[in-house]
Amino acid sequence: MSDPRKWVTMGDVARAAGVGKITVSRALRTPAKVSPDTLAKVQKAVDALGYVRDETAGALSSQRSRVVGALVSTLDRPVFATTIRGLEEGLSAGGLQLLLGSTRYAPDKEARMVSTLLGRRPDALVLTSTDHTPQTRRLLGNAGLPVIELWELPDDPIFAAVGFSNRAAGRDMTRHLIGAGRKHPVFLRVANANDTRADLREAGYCGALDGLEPRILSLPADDSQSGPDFGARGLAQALARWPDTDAVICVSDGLAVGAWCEAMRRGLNVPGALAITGFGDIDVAGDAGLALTTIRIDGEAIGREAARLTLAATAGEPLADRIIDLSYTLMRRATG
Amino acid sequence: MSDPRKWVTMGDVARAAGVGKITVSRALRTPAKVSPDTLAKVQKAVDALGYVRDETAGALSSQRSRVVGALVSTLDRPVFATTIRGLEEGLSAGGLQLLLGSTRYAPDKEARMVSTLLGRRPDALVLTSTDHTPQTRRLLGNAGLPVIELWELPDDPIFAAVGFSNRAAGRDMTRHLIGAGRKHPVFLRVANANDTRADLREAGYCGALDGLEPRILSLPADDSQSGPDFGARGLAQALARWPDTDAVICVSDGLAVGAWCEAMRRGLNVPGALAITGFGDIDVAGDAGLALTTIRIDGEAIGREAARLTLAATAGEPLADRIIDLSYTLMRRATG
DNA sequence: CCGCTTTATGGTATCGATACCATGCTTTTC
DNA sequence: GAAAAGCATGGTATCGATACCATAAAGCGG
Repeated sequence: MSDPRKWVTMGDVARAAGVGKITVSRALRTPAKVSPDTLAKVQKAVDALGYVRDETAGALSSQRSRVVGALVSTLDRPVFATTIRGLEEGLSAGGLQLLLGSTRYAPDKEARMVSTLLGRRPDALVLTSTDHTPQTRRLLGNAGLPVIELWELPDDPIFAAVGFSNRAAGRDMTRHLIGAGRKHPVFLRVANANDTRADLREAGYCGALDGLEPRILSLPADDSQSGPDFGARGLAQALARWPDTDAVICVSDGLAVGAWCEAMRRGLNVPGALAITGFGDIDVAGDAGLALTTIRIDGEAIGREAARLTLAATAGEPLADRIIDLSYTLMRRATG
Repeated sequence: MSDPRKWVTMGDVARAAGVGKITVSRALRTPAKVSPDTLAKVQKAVDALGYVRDETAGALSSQRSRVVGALVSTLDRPVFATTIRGLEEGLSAGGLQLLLGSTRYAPDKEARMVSTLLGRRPDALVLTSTDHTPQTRRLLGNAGLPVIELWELPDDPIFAAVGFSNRAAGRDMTRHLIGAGRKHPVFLRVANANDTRADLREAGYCGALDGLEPRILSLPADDSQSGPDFGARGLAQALARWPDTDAVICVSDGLAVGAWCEAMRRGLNVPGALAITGFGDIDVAGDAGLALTTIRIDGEAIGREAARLTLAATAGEPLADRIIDLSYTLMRRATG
């Protein structure tokens, strides 16, 4: 970089190929509109010079950046990572690129990041979050571009949304356990002020209790601890507080793994004496792993679907649905 | 987007503030060079109009995009996700943005993705991979920008590298087990043609055997299977082939989890009869979880360090070191 | 009070691609 | 056979910010 080598420009290619530079532009962008003859000449010149089109210049003049901004709450959780993977693959197949930012569950950071992303004039925005600050909403409104919200489904999406209902998932899991004869299910979570998804799962749990006593154990958030740490500690506290606990509904698989291990250490019979369930279906939850009963959420499918919507929207196609519910699957395995 | 609302431009802000647009540019980019008076006027106009600077235009004229392209092999593995997190946070603190692409371990896709990323004229490139196709090398060479390679440390980095030695890690883990009295350690991996990291760990294993019989079980890759699936199947095959196996060195924690679970199902005494180790130290491997003996790699630190190097390089500072070895830690826990 | 530097600001050209319009040429149609 | 339509190509203006140079005013030492 101390040697700011000049990039080869379209003009250079045009000269080498003996055509106008607009023809080069067309040859690369819309090859169908150029005769096979010229196309070959241009292609040869491109290869010879090692030309790579400057998309920033293209974005400026065409007012289409071919970039999609994505904002995730966190990259820690594997489910988000798989969503990003599905999104990235879907978009790159359609010639779009992914510009990534993360908010770490901080609403003020969200507004700042949205602003930063908008600075790149993206063709669309993907947000893995549903509740936004008024400032964020104002920014998004002014920008007037397609915004795809992921994971939780809002009643009134800004533009479109892909996901499932966390409340319904929490409710179904709770009903499943009660239906299996559990009398004292505990809901175990981490107290993260801005994790609406956890709030909704909790609400689903509460709504399904059907007269049973609500037992919610919410551990104070702490960045230095991992899911299993919280899960192990949470189970210990739950048993201390409610000795007759016979089921633990963990807000995530990470917690469930910790709870399961703690139960093993205590010699508890799972699922005989204690059922343990998670959310997410991370890979260690599978049958070859801990065989954890959990709610499976297909993060990759959410990402792919978001990519599909984005491509359609940027191509100007009308949307069939503004809300796409991909639902979830209750994976009944060995722990409950 | 059917309503392509006009973006507010710097000219609009300048008019509203009653100054020249160049002054607006300075007020936003280098506030120190503008009088407090004008700064306030500009700030007010920016807020009133909801102005967001067009970075694509800025990139074109300044020839600095403030974007860093990153290419990862896969986003599946949690360790990469934490690296990306560290990188993203470090870069955004320095005013740089992350443009993400993934290769899925396919070298031809790597070359294509590098080309796509270069089209955005990034200020630097971060590659979570060390071996590149000649085509990729040519592209990178022509571009002449800082390239940071992550994870494995090459002998001769293109520009700079941050990581650790996978070979040494494989060697140390093997030595640890042999030192603890294991006589028949098996190396368990997935046969992925382009996963050099696995190859190097395997090489480390071979180098440390010190006369013991090398026992390598390489399962055919299969996208539909998860780490634990391979681990469980692998352990079963290893025991069938070499009944006297007393240790399994898994190439990743995911495999180790599956092997551990399979061992439990078979009622094997771990670590008494069988030691099981992994690589990566994912969160379920911790003490509150499976308490897996593993090699801890601080992915987030690698990302942060890469961000630091990138910021220094784009600021034109000379590099103190071209190779930064962050090493790893052997986490001796309950399984070996 | 004069030249000198420093500070704050503005004007204009420029980055590299694409939009838009124009041009010749060939092909189709009644 | 003339008008209309289609095709391949090129010229020029333009997108929105910043680099570079110029200018005016203020500070300052002798």
